Amino acid sequence: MDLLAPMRTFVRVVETGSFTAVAREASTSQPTISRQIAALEAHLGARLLTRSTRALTPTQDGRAFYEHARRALEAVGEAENAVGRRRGRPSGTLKLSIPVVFGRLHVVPRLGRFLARYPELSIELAMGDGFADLVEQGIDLAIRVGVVQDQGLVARRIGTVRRLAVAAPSYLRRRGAPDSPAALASHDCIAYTRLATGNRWHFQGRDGPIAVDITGRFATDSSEGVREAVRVGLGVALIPAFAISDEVRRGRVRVLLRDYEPTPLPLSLVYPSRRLVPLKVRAMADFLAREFAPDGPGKAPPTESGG
Amino acid sequence: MDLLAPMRTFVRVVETGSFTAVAREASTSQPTISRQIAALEAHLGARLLTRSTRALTPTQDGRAFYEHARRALEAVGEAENAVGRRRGRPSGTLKLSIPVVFGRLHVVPRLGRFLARYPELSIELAMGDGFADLVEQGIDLAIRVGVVQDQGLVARRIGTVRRLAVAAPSYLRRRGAPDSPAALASHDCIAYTRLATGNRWHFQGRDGPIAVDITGRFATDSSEGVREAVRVGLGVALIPAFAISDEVRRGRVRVLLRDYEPTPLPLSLVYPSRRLVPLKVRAMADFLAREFAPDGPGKAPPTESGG
DNA sequence: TATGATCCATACGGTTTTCGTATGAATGGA
DNA sequence: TCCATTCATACGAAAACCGTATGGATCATA
Repeated sequence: MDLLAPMRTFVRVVETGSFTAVAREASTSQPTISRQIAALEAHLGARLLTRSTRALTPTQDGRAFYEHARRALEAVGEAENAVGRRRGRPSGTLKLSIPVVFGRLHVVPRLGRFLARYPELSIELAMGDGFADLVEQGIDLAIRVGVVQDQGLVARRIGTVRRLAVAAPSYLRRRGAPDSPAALASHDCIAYTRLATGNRWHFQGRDGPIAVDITGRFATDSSEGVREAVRVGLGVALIPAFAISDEVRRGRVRVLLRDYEPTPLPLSLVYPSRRLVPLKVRAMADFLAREFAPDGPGKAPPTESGG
Repeated sequence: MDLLAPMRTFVRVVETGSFTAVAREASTSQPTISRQIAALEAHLGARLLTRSTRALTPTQDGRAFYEHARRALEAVGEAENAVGRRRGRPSGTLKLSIPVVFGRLHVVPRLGRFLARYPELSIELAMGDGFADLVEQGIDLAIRVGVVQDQGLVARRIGTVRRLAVAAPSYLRRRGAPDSPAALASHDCIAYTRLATGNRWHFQGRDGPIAVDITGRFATDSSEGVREAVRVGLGVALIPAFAISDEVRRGRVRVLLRDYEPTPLPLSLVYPSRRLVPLKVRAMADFLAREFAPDGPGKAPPTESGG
């Protein structure tokens, strides 16, 4: 029997919660949907949906099958897109995860162009800075700032993020400004806990690299949290230039240690490793790599060529 | 239209090179096969096969589609196996990669039991010691000795491999036996180039770990090569106990430095990371983990619990 | 509580599709 | 040169499919 049509139908039924709605969507009759689901259940030997007239709920089997079916349908779509008249025309839904601040400032504004170029592709956007659970959440592609250490993921470096050591005027009035990285040891430093480097800050001085073990009484796993903490004068922090330059321009925070450049962070594309990378992932990865290339199409590229 | 049947048919056609053969195999008529392929080509808008009456050759598109189709069919199969009457019954073909020596001695003898337990599953066995290209080769699951460092792969430790420092009597007559790891520096040491540790050998002595930088004039990426080199007296080597104990028992090689245990190597299962690990991979992984567990069903487990 | 609306399952008849047999064209080997 | 084999196509029968109509059940609302 044909499995694809019932599988497609089932996926939509789970997502809409209604046979009738799916029938309308597919320009067919409700009994057709009903029959497809029934045939699917008979074929699998399992009840997939709990019918209660007013509400359709997937059973435990139904939820499991839904996940597998989505995956299988995507694989079939990839096969169709691999050759012939649909070659190179990515379709389906791309689940993209981007850092909160960087994403808002630099990625989201560019997505319109991407969507226009690939009309058969949709984007489901997840914003977050964490490395964990990309696979678990079914993320197809992620942008991450910092060293990628996850096993099971492939990283492709697309640029470098400059950082600045910054503090608010109120903090500097109270505690003075450090005149060297070493002086940070006696300052309140705000740690961003997502970076592997943790409580050690690295700088490039004129005479080579400098590492400082910092201390402080405030740490957070949110990049926006770091910025807010700096703004209200909680301490000194290293913040990507793109995320803080506005505040600097307005005089709300000051740049410190101008002779010492904090070690730049890599900007990477991260995706689950597969033998056949889905077309849609490749399309988005290439798009982003080109957008953020040093001489790419972006007017004000936030990154600099890798170093 | 139904795509699955044509895709299945196409895969078999590529593999057998004949419409007629596939028709017999599927208990149907040759025109049915012919029509399915034609419909598939029409749907994709690409010619998949070059027909020359006596020989069917996949076109470039055909080869590409074949790869994608196999993947998609496997995903569909996984969906079917996830629920209902076929739940937990892995099917299809599992591509397994195992180390040459370890595999021959300890894995292959156990596969019969595995195949008996899962009658709908076939195994395609690749023997090799390298970490590279597991994804490229389409390996579903690999056993590896040593530290797994590949990005894009998930490693699951299932045991530990003891090693012995060994040399042939002929070599020992010529060069004497080292009385401590440090003495190895002035011996001909045979390096196994696949280990990340390279030219540094690690031992556990009574007073803690010892590391020795070794030198030598023979290195190889083949574990059998190391063993042969030892046998013919080329030098001293660290060899897994399971691979050399026979030779030791027959007196063909001698164990050195009995007071210093070479640091054991991890024995790991390695597979590409995915959200939904295929049932067949899970089945094999669990089987192997149980077989090689310290108190597992194997009569003479070659491994010891992790340390 | 009663009524109406909505939703899913099932029966039925007509249409479409599918499939196997028979046949033709082409190629490679004897 | 002839024969055997292979894939493509035509045709008629059989099967599958689909939409309409209908029934049973539940929830919202009066």
